[in-house]
Amino acid sequence: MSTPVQRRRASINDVARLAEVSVGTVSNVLNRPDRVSPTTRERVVAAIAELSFVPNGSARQLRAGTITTVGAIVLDIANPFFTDVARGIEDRLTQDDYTLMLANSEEDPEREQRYLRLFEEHGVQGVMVVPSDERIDHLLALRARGVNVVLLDRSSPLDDLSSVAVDDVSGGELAARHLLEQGHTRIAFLNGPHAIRQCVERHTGVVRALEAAGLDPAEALVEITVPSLNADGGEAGTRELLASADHPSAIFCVNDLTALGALRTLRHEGVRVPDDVAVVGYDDVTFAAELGTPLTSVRQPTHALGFRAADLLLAAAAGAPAEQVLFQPELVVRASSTTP
Amino acid sequence: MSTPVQRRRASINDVARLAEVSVGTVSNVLNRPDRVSPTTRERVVAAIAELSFVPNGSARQLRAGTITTVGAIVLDIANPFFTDVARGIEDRLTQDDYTLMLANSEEDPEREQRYLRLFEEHGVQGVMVVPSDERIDHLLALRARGVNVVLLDRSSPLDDLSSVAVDDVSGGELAARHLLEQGHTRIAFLNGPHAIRQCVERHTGVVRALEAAGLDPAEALVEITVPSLNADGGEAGTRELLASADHPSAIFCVNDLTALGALRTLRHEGVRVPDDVAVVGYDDVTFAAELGTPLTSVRQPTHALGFRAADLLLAAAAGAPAEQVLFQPELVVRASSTTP
DNA sequence: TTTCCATTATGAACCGATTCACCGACGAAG
DNA sequence: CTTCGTCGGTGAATCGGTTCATAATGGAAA
Repeated sequence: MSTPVQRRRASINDVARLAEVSVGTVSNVLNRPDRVSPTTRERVVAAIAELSFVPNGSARQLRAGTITTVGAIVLDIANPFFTDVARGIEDRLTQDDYTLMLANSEEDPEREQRYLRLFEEHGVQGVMVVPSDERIDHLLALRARGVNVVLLDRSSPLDDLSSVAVDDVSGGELAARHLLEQGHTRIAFLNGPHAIRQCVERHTGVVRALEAAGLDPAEALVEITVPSLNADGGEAGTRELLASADHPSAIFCVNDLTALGALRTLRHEGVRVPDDVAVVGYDDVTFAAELGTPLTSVRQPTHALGFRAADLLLAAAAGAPAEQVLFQPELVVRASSTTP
Repeated sequence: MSTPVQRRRASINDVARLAEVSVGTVSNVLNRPDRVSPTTRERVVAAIAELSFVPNGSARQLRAGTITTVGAIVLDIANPFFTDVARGIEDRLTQDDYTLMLANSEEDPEREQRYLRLFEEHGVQGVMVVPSDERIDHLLALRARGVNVVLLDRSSPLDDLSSVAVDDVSGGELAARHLLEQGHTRIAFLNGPHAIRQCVERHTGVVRALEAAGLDPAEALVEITVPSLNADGGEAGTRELLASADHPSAIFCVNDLTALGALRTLRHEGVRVPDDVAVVGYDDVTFAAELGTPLTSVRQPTHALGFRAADLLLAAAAGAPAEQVLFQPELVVRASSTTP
């Protein structure tokens, strides 16, 4: 029924022998078919089919050096924000017939390193990375070794290192200002660890909004660090918050998955949204508008983020200078935060 | 500020020269450190650091053959179902220090082929694939060439080909039977193209439930093929459905993203759920319970699916025989389908 | 008929690692 | 004093492609 497993993969030598030509000719059929006469070409093509020969990528790359694969490392592949970014990347790469290897660091610097090394060993053209902590030395070292690097969702501190990011300070500010305008005077912020730059910057934005309103952040801001940037983290954070009798009347969540967990927990605990507590999320994922209480959220141009990053990477490969792109987020107001 | 780009990546020869040893010794330091005297080892390690040498993976693999990377191809990386599966895969692979390359076929057989070829050229240990259409010949051929293959979310027709799947016939039946029990006598099925096996099988399940209830599927079932298996597809399908005056009072959606689009459209059109129309989804993604109208859905053991698939792949690499695993889905009833 | 050029094919060198047969030195045993 | 085993290290062969200098062939031009 099924074909037996071959003893050994067919090599270009086997093809050459079967087609009774030299290995050079087989290679030419593969890479420069026009330099081979039609009759020989046919013989070689037949032999290739006969042996179901697939060229060994390692050997090819070892000799030729070039490759059309790039890598991307994101913090959490289960987060719609990152998958949308990945789609943007793929859409750009497809135009140039590049392929993407996607990896997931789970916010773990060690995993990030491991994948970077894997990519480098496989000789990728370049990598797009959402750094999982503050440090980017290893990325600079990587680049020094000839691998193109583009920072993803994180602005570059260096002029000659490309980056594509969204203004997270502004995003945090938009969210907090909105809550203040709704009459809230104290805000809870379910944030991720400060090792992650985005979290720090959104925090900065929140503080800025509070100060602009004449409030003292030490008083008006309750920051809770969630154990993970997803629904379970949001649930844990919200429980911690509700444990305190004197909790704020507004919650700003570092992303929509966290907000999802918050909404779930509030509902279970009988806290009404937005009547008792207002909630604002971040990312404006697909389902944000369809929730029991439609979620106010900070929208980011996810697809464009990925698309542009891939763009910069391909440009860098072609010798173009580095560039720092910064997109602006926008607030989408829905029921979860508006006073009834 | 930043280190300049090196002319050329350092090779094992450069290291050997700098450390004044032979290349064989450097290789030993890398792979069998105990066979090298401490003093020489130190010299070599210093040289490696000095040149920031990273071994060329292509060369290594070309010579050594072995590799600890596997590939996975899913239909849509933006679908939470597949990202959960991917997490399951990663969790299993991490145990054995394998790494995952993830790719996205977008239900396009050509893209699937492209990634399979990429994986094969890079000499992966094996691949896990959610086939994007009915045919699996190319996967059998791939396996015949020595690449381990595990079918993902699709049961194998061959005894000696591993697969991990969920019983989709049963899932479709569960959903349809539930709707019939709620008193509906005609059901709309927003399904994907029949090229995708899961869609065919869920359809079979629906038909089976209808027949068991003594209904004629030709009468009681209105199947609409959505243009894409996501929220936009669900919206399009629902609009098509509403265009007919005499539409069924129940909609079964082939996945939760489609259901999300359906709920959105029904709301926009002023159709009440479940009062006017009942809706059932498939996958039970995280947000299903939190929607405006909590969504009844067929739950699948996503994480286990991926975990087990990776398990079988690693087992196959170790010489274990093929195995077909079939999980059973379960229906989670919520407000979107229960008569008020 | 000879010369010359274009076309097509050849085969060896090379990419950068791993692996293994072999060698030199040194200490222990006979 | 020889013999032998061990340890540490060497360097050439090898993996499977690409590339390029070179050769063979044949037809057109002189």
